[in-house]
Amino acid sequence: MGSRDKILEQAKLLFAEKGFAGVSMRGLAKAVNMSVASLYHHFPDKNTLYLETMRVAFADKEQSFSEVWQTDCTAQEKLLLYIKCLTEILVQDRVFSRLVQREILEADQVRMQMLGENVFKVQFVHLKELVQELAPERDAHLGAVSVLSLLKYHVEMQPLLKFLPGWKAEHEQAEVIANHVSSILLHGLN
Amino acid sequence: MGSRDKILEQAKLLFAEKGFAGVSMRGLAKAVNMSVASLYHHFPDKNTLYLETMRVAFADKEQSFSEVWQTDCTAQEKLLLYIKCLTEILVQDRVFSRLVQREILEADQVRMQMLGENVFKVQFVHLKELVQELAPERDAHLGAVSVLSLLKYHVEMQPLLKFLPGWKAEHEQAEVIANHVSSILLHGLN
DNA sequence: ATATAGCTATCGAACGTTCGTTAGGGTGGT
DNA sequence: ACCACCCTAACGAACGTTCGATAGCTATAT
Repeated sequence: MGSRDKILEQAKLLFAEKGFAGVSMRGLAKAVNMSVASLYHHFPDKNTLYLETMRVAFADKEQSFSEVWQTDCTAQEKLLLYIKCLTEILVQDRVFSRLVQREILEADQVRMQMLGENVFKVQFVHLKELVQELAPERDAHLGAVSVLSLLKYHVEMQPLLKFLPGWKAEHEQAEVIANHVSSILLHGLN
Repeated sequence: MGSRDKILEQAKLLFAEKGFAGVSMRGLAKAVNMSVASLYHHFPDKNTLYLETMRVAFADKEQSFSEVWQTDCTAQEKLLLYIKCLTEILVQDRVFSRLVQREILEADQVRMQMLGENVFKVQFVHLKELVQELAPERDAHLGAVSVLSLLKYHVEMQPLLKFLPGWKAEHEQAEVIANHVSSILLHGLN
């Protein structure tokens, strides 16, 4: 793996952990065993490095879902498949999960638009079509957001949930979460 | 309003917007029209100021929900009431909403424990009892998280949702969100 | 009544450190 | 000879924090 890739890999880790302002070029340099000046050989400045880190991180995931949407099955089966797929990605790759979380919190208008168009748009449109088919009388937009909400939050809240009464280790397993969310979405709480 | 309160008020705004590392004591001093040294007269250091800011911000909200739990009505009515109440708070007070979002992302173990025990615990236990009553066969813990997920995420995702196809202004209204989430939780998508 | 002492709130200036960034010089392969 | 790559050393700016001084406000002593 080339130096550039090594830098991007560590940058992804650090930015996910501490955010843009919390990461210093010196800290990153130490993490990849290079001098600061070498970082600037590969990237013109910190901001560009950050954007490139995000671009690569999101591009990595871009195609994980295409097979889900291409599967030939009923809308309901497809929804359950998507839930399972996204849950697994979020639970397994916590660095990516935190990057998304951070970007939604901190991104400016331009980056948010990039995030929307390049990362979420395709999935979101597919999800809306699914909701439309499953529940024609419902607002598809709100429905699609609800699906994402349930998945993303069950994972993101985990650091906090540990300190709430009744927490069990199984609540962090992808399959448990996926099954629960699927059930809620199909039948509601009752 | 005393200087101390003015500092805490601005600190809340800035920390919500930029996070701990993104806020400088000089920037805060300028925002409250004081010298940096004056900040240090009221708070021993930046970290203490941050913790105190959080403590006050959360204490402000602590009792907004007590009346919901004390209302005398069926479990289902109480759930709908709670959904309406929390949605309104999240939509109306975006600064607070961002503070929670940030804290869940960035807090260390100690702060997370504080957040869990002093802020979420009471609500969470009530919510679990509600789920227990409404859906005895369901895992109450997962059920309670799902309620929080839907509410919090519909609000937090708004900056991103603007850039996704099919967005409408009404999707940001507290009542629309509350009704949608209530419906999903009671009946599922179908 | 007035002088003295102490306390609180504020300030400008400076401390040492870390920040992002750059200049300039050294390698090794082509 | 050139170019991609890496280094040490340094720049000015911004950072968190501290120092010593100055006002204003009691409260007590004379």
